[in-house]
Amino acid sequence: MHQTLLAWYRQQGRQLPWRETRDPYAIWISEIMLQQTQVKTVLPYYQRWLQLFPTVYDLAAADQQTVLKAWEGLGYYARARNLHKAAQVIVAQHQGQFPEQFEDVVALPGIGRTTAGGILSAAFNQPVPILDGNVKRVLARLIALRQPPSKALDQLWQLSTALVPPREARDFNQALMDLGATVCTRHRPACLICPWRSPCAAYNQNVQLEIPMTETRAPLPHKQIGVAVVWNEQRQILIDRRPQSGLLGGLWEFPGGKIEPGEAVEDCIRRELQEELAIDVEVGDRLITIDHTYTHFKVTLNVFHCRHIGGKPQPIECDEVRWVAVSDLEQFPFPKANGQIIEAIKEIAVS
DNA sequence: CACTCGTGGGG
DNA sequence: TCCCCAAGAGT
Repeated sequence: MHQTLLAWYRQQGRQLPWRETRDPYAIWISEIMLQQTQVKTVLPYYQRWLQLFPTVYDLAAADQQTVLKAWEGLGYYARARNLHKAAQVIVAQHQGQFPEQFEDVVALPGIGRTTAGGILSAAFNQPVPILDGNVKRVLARLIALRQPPSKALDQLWQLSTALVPPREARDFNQALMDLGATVCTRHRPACLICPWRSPCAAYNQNVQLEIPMTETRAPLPHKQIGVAVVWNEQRQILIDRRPQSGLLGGLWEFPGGKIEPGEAVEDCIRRELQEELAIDVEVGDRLITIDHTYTHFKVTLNVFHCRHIGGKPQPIECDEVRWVAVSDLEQFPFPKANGQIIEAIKEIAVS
């Protein structure tokens, strides 16, 4: 089993920048970026990150806003916050050396069982198993698993553990992920060129398209949001920094909130800015309307120009509030949906 | 342990 | 247009 896969990997495996190094720091960064994120998306972020933060010391010493700015657009921002925290732990508790004991690695924020296995096998060739989305699919098909992988995690972990070869774990784990990413794909798996076609139970029973089984999810709720681009007399705009925990934690945004049933957008904006920032505004023209989908809900951002009438902005439901010039907006990390607002503001500003 | 947490791409 | 999914972890 191993040798078949390893032989395939040596010929067909992907060449990826984090496979050119054995620096556990660089491999760690790649593993975190690759959580729930495709290789193509990660590549430019990975290169820029290592330019900005070449070592764990650079990362530990950076301020969080710089870290979040480097992560801007990648999503799941807790990954960046945890990466930053973990770097500080490695400097303070491990003398700047990435730990090599599994228990020490999984103890770092943002690193679970799969990521720990990925790092330790890739960086140190330790025979530890992994179980990411690719491996779940490959192994589920290998044994023709008749239930969703989430219901059989123990069994899949045992199988992954049993398969890792003692002396070639690095290549084997990478090969397993490549197989899932390029051959044993969700749609149109290329079974005819698969090195594991012969032992694959799903292929032999011709059920590879039905495995892994998926559980259905409820339809996403849709929220209407009122958003304010508040201008003051100096042609500055008001932005606020979201709390550390929760959605988009630590990122900046344009203030606003959920429109209550039957409420007009203008009323929502005036109410939210009073509740969250204790300021009075006059709501003007609509700037832009943005539809955006998050993992668990959809939003429509109804963005309106506003004029600041009175009250010094207070950080009541956020961590910080600032007035900033249009030209300075790009220095702050914003969520993707807010990026469209910034573009719209710039178009107004030049005209 | 079910839920939360982004974004881009494919069918 | 809409659903599903992609190198998961934290709570």
